[in-house]
Amino acid sequence: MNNSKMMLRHAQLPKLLAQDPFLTDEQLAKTLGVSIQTIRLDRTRLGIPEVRERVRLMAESAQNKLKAIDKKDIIGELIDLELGKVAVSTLLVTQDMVLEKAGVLHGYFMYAMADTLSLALVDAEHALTGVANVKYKVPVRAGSKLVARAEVANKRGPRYFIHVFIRSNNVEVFRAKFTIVALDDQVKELEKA
Amino acid sequence: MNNSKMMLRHAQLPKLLAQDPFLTDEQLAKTLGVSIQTIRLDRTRLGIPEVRERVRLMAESAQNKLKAIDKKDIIGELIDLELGKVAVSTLLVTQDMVLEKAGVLHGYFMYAMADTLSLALVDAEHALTGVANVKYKVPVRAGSKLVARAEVANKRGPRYFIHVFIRSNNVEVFRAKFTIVALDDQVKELEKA
DNA sequence: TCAGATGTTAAGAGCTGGTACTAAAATGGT
DNA sequence: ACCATTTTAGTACCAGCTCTTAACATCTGA
Repeated sequence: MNNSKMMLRHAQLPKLLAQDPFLTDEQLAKTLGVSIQTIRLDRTRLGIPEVRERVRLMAESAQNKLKAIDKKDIIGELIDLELGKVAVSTLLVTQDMVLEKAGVLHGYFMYAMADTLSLALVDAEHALTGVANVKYKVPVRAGSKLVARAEVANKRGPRYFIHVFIRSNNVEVFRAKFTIVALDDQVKELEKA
Repeated sequence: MNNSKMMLRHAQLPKLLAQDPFLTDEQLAKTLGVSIQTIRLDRTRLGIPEVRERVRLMAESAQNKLKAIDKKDIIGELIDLELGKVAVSTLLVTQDMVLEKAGVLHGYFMYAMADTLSLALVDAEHALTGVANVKYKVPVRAGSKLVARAEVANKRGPRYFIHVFIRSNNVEVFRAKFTIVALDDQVKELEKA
């Protein structure tokens, strides 16, 4: 018995928990047809934490992830920034960013990466995206490491014209032009307009 | 004592938990200088669930949120869809979608709404965004209800030219043109290209 | 001023979902 | 047939609760 049954369980357990991380040892024991103690042994052998720990970790990471996506900053990691001139960020494409059907990175992640990088580039308290021109050149798959480079091409008054290029393995996969409007103290005017 | 102290606590408790939802009754009791029992009473009075429940809810909603953002579907709610012709979706702008500084909806939410709606519109197994032209017309604040309408303007071979308009209170706040490429069975060809 | 309402704290039993440990059975390979 | 591994059972213990009962403390209105 040592091999087949146990190895099967050790393959199934992670799958079950991937489907539903909220399963208790008791529920797992029932569905796998073994005792609770066996499940506990399996968990320690596989380094899988208890339910409450799993849920806590999900809640924590989710909190961070959502913050990263929603709230303020850069999608990706800001590597270099010269305000008003050039900015560089990177992003590792994970499984949960790709379209289920095609296995290809969802376009708006690249858009968001480029958009937030452009906003970071603008040397102003507040800034908003005005216009964007986007071209997707090559589909990107999970595991790719993207490098985005944004440059201020021109500036007229509060308007910044920014070019962004995203590369994967030195191949250009995306390019965009943004017009970003800086709102220093004229915030209210422009927002009303 | 019934008013001032209790009301103060009842104001502070939710704030503390908003800052850190992982606090136990014991920790709350210490920081508020009352007994654990008082905290428990306060929680029931305010309808606040216990730590483990709070964490579980966070983990669940986060799972859903991330699914909604990451995975497949529409950003917003799909209201109407005539494949290859026209599609309509709505999105309620919540606090956690706005830029912290300006209180204005982050541009890429509208982009993502428009992009995913366009993809839904295309009558094909697989589809990818090729080109996008985007214009942000009016800043949007939390609480607004957005309505996006996407129309196929033209179609040449596998290429769909789609116009998207987003309105808030019947005011156009965003417009975009997308070129979506449908990948029926030529998926591999195009991805290699 | 004092009875009754409201708020606070304490104590005890019970629950869930575990950990950690020990020891007895079941099973498998050789 | 034997021995190592695996499985199961049982016990003691823990955190972080719920629910109930009860003793006080404090405030408020008549």
